Amino acid sequence: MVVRTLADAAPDEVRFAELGRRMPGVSQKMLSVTLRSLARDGLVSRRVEPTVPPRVFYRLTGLGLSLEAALAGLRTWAEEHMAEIDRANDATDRELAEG
Amino acid sequence: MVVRTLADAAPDEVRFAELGRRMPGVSQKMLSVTLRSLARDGLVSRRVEPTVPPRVFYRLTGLGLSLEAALAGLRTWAEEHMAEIDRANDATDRELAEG
DNA sequence: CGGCATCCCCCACGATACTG
DNA sequence: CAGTATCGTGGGGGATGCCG
Repeated sequence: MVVRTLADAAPDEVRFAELGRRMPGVSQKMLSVTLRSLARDGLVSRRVEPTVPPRVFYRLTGLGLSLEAALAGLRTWAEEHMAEIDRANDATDRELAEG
Repeated sequence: MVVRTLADAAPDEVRFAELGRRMPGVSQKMLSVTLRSLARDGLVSRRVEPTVPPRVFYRLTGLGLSLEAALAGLRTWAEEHMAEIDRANDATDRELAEG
């Protein structure tokens, strides 16, 4: 049985610490700063649950979802061509080593 | 009558200074550095005409053209939503001013 | 003309410590 | 837990000068 209370997160909401876990190498400070600027730009929304300790949930807004969609195309391009770019880089390395 | 010699640029080739003119605010140094990294990644090709003074032509490779296409979607998103983002920013400004 | 080399400044970011 | 505050630094990038 699934129980949902007022304290539960919506399926598309993510808490601060969970975001940090999902992005290894991103410092707490940069996560905080970046989330603030994203919220300021209306790309993410922030919901604070007034408990002790507080829980904060982030989610993409409609605008944020539309950017995610636009970014998907670029991500696909990167995945398809990363190897080719690496080869070009390696070729340059070899030329510099020889010449 | 149109005359084409060996010294002419192909239609899709652009010279260094012309690129600079097309990108106001981009310093000569950053243009040079960026072109080098793009060439290294195989996104642009570089053709030097051995005259005095030399003329250097840049053009997008096939890979570069494919990235340009992938970027077009993102550019469209930006043009469509820039105003909305500015409004979100202004709204935040007003909230901070009020209190 | 089309750079590269040098100097220099600034700030983006990490590390650490503290707090409601 | 979810941040802010503070300090220190690496390197991104501008300005200038030189060169083939």
